[in-house]
Amino acid sequence: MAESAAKAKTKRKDRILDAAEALFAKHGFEGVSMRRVAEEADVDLALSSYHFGNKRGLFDAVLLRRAEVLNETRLAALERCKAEADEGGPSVEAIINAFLEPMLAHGYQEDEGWRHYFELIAQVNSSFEWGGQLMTKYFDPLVRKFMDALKEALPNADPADLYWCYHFLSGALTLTFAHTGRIDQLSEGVAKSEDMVGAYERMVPFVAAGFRRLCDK
Amino acid sequence: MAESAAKAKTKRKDRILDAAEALFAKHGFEGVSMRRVAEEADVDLALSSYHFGNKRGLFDAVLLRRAEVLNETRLAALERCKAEADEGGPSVEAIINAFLEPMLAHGYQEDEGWRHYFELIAQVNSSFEWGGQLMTKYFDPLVRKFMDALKEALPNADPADLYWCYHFLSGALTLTFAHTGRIDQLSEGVAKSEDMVGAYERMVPFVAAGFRRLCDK
DNA sequence: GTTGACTTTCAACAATCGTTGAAATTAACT
DNA sequence: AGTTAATTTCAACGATTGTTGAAAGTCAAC
Repeated sequence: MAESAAKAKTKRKDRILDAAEALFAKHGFEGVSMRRVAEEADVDLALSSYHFGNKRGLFDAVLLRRAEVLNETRLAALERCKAEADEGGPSVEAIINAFLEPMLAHGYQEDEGWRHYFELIAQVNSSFEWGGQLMTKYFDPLVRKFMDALKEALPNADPADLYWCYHFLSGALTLTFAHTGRIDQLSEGVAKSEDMVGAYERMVPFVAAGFRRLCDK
Repeated sequence: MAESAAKAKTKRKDRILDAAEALFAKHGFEGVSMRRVAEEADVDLALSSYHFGNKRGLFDAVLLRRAEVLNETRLAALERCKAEADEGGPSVEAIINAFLEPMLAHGYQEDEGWRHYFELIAQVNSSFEWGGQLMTKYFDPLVRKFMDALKEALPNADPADLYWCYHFLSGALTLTFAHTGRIDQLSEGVAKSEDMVGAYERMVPFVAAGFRRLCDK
């Protein structure tokens, strides 16, 4: 009763997105069938096709839903760090922080939806067939604004160095949020992949130091 | 004629591995059918199952084949950098270099097999269902030796910091070799994903600076 | 040249896949 | 209450999936 009431509370369309998000995150696009999504969402098989056209449309809708939210939050964080900066502009550390901190802000610890989403993004980012196109489409317009801020913070940087540094950041970031559990096994429990706050607090100085080494001339 | 002669030169079992490697790299495990592999390898459908048991066995064989080679080359590079070091032991930069340089050494520019392999590894590394298990199985025994060397180079480091730093390195590394083309689009051609030498030359100081910032106390 | 082990082919299995047209139900609005 | 539009269900389509048993072929050793 409690479960079916909870399921009935949210609309079917959102239930489909939630179920697809979780399943795509775990098994990838091709590893999930429309029937499995429908089953998990407690919905008829044909309904996903009705709402999203086809499987690919469903996949895109899953990606887009939280991309819009994350982009807005990141933009606000960037504006805020600019406003709080001295006349010299925000530091590299502050800019990196504005990029990373919003990923933890969305109730990450409680909301498993966001966790699934970041796991999915990690897969998409390093996927040959989607990494270039989809990440560019959904995230790079905003990333460019962060790159502009970094160019001001590191005015003597070679642009190619800056882009490579962002690429390294992107790889470190998405793998960390992929939650594969590898670091738990490698470190034998010394470092825990669930400790996203610890990862975040280390990633900011790690990445900023890399930017400075290559781009602070 | 020339093509079929070239195909006939290599044994069928290797042709299957090559074809599977290329296809898995592009479309992932679930995105490739046994029929597509057989077609690409110019081989009967049932032959892959005969040699490797089933689809999963084929996947594992693809991963294992070059993992053994890469692990040996990396181990040799680590030993060499230890031998060439002062009495204080090798620097962080030298150790990172010994980890990265072998990925370029295997005729990377010419041999598309290695390119496909690294694209596949990138996907596996950030995949939820395989990242933890398979990467640990195939690579972490050797990674531990690199971690030991890093502990000597950074004797005052907190172990948890060290493991997180390696995790960031792993993410940056695999995304770079994933070859998704995203950096080309983001940078509008200023940075090129084909330029693996340029990426390597930047990644060593970037990562080493991060290690030093967090672990050099 | 006959044996025996290994390799390759062929044909087919049951299961699952994404998609869709038509019917049934619900919602919205006058 | 009556009409229209949006949503949901049902049933089924043809195509593709991984796997396998049995037959055919290949090769080396004696």
